[in-house]
Amino acid sequence: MSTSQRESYHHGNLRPALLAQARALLDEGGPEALSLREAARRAGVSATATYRHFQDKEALLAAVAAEGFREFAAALTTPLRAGQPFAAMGRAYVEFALAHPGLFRLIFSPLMRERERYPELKIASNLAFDALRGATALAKGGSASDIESTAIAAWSMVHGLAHLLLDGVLPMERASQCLEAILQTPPLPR
Amino acid sequence: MSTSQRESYHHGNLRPALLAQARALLDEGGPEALSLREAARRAGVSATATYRHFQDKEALLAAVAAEGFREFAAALTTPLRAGQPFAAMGRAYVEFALAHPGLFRLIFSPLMRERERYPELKIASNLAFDALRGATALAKGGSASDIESTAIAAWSMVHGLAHLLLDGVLPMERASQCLEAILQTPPLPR
DNA sequence: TGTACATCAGTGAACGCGCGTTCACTGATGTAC
DNA sequence: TGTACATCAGTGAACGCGCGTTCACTGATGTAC
Repeated sequence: MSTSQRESYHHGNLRPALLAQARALLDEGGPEALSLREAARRAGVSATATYRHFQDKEALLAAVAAEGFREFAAALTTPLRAGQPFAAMGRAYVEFALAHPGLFRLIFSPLMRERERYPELKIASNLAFDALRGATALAKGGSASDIESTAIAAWSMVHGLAHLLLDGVLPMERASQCLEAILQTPPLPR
Repeated sequence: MSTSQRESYHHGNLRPALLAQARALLDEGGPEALSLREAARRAGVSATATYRHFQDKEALLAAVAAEGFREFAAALTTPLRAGQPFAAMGRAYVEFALAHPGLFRLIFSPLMRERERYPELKIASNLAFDALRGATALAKGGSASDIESTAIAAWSMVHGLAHLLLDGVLPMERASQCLEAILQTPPLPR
């Protein structure tokens, strides 16, 4: 696209515009479909303009992921702040994943391994993880290591269900049924 | 590579050789690193020779995934056949994922959505899923729907932990600690 | 046992594609005087 | 208030890359007589 569709040579808001288009791509085709060039194209800007705002593609991904984690954290804490029980957080977790498959996949992609190099991403992800831990502590009490164990178990469970549904292993039609099942069932017979 | 490194013009064993090389690529760089051309190159054959044995790239992936599911099913049932308790299956699940990250990622990739088009894949995946369900029924008893709920909960939990570890969200050093934690903790405080 | 020939399993050149990134550049903005 | 100029945010052409796939082909195999 040329400058003609814009009032001025300068975009004025390119960084947020690129993030928004990147998210749109993510929604449409998942992380694989997210390319620098296509995001720029959709923002009405040359591919190289991108480099004014992000060091490279990975930096753009990291920024999108950070945004995603912030929204994820917000979605997780909303039900608790409304006084709902602990299980509501698990429900929110899975529902967020199903509502934003591309974003969910991105935030839990190998990009996470690079989080030390992206402070914004690290902070945002900790926001979400701390919410999980904190809510578990509140709901369970007990020793710190008990809390940690429980948090990991609950986290693993909702995270696994989200993936099984997103990957089409468990059929989407049974999503809410499966969700309620895991929220009420002690997983391991003993 | 030319024919020179082979005794004869015909490879003789190309299909299995391609599968093996595809798996090697999977081990080295995950599903993203798996390309038709590179697998052929490593098998010492032109890229096009591949099409004698697989309709297209997806068919090759499906064949690798089917192989993966068969091994996965075997890994899951081994401890049970040795008389070990139910939790041993969960341990085997996570350990398989950590031992074969690329393969695990492939078998639980969006490819699964296409399983109806690949009978071999469908059969192999059912082998693994039936093992999970069957073991739960044995360990738990109760009504069919209770069993189903428990199976899904346990499955989700080990599956989620595997992903959290593979994606670097939970640190690998704590893998066994986390694993034992989920195998012993009822995840949802109630 | 030898030979003709259909069939099968390879080859190698070529196509078009979209990607991330670099480069030298130009148009717009805003600040100092 | 007007102007010079540094700075900033864009452009567009180009690079090299590896990919999946198609095409017309050739060398090897095995079977019928």
